[in-house]
Amino acid sequence: MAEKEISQAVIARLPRYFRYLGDLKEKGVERISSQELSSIMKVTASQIRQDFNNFGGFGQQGYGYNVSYLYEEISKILGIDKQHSLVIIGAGHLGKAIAGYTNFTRRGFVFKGAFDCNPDLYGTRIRDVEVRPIEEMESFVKDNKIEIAVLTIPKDQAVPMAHKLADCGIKAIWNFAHVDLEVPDKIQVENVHLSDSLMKLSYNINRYENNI
Amino acid sequence: MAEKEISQAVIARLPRYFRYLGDLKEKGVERISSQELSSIMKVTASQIRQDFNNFGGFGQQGYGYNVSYLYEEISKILGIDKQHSLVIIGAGHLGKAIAGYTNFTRRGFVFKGAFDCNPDLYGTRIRDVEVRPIEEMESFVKDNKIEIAVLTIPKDQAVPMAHKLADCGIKAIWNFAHVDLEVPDKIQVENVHLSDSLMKLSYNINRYENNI
DNA sequence: GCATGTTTGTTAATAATTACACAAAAAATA
DNA sequence: TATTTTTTGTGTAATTATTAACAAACATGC
Repeated sequence: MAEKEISQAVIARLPRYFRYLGDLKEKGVERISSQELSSIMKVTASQIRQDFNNFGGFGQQGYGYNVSYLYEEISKILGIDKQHSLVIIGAGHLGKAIAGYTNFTRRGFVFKGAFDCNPDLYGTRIRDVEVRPIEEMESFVKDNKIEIAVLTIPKDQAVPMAHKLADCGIKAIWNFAHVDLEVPDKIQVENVHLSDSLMKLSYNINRYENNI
Repeated sequence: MAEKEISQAVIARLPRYFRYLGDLKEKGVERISSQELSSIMKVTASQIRQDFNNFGGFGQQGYGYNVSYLYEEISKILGIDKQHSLVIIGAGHLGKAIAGYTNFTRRGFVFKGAFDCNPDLYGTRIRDVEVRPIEEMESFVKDNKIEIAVLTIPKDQAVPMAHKLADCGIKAIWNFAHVDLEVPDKIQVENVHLSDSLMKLSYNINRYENNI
């Protein structure tokens, strides 16, 4: 029954569709054609139809797509119709920024714990969650069956921490450290390498200036 | 003299090469073959050679690549051999996290100013930079010929702010707001949509669980 | 209820990306 | 110095991704 694998390029586009559909829904738009969505999102209508068709037909000929329905279906595909528990490892500014981002809560990501190795932070609170010593992480993750760990710690600490996380049954790591983690295949890793992103921007500044 | 355009897929890989080469350099490795680098980085040797060849030959048959030389060349390609001035718009946790990341300084990104609309923050300092009222942003950017603006503000404020930035001659926007900006082509935009990234992670958790 | 227009789902064509393969060049070795 | 080994640069093949095209399905209006 092996479903055909859907490329990560398609998956990477889904959150953007989801965002635009959410906006349309909020504006009270009931239906939309791939053509209209295409002109709003600046992608081809063909790509939109192909992308949605990877998951079965969500639209109807002569009508288009029902905004609410499509929105719900994409949320199911992305798995954000269910709740995901999450801990933040590294309670610095970046950790705090992420923990404090209330929109994640709205998408079902429930912030359950925060850990740091700096004793000054123990007992301080991020939203309504207490920062705990990093030593308590493993038992906490096991006891509370935490699914996602957000790694906002320096890169030299990130690699051993990823191994610890793997050992206590984490399902996924959202990695902000500037290093590639090596973990078993069953653990999903999503990297946010901010410096890579900034370097790409730098390249494009250069390119534009040299092409004038 | 139109140079052939290099695909963004290639550019997106350069920072990762740069990171690994930096590590090798630090370890005192002098030379490396595409084959060796391939096994460290888990990409094909062919792709490595193709990528580097987009910019001319950096290696030598029978020898491989000189680590230091290649490192320098990539830094030139990425434009991080020069300094780039940068302001942060939105002095919340995310803004502070980015401003405080000293590695950026090492790569030539010089943090020159921070702006916010919250009067409580005026005069407070992020590293050695004072947070100023957002009203002062336009003159500051013009007077100091700032190249890059980091947008760490809510999405409803991001769109008008991008227009203001465009008007005062910014070259690039590093956008952390969950919205797509519309600015003239001459302004380079690099998006970091954290919620998109988290949704992708959520999809992959789901996918793994349904495929067991 | 029929004709007309719209829009999807899907197949085909094109474009882009990645991997393969090997000659040519240099290094290492004998 | 001659020979063997290594390894790049690059042309070509294979794969993947994107765009175009169109028949089938439905909605709309008369």
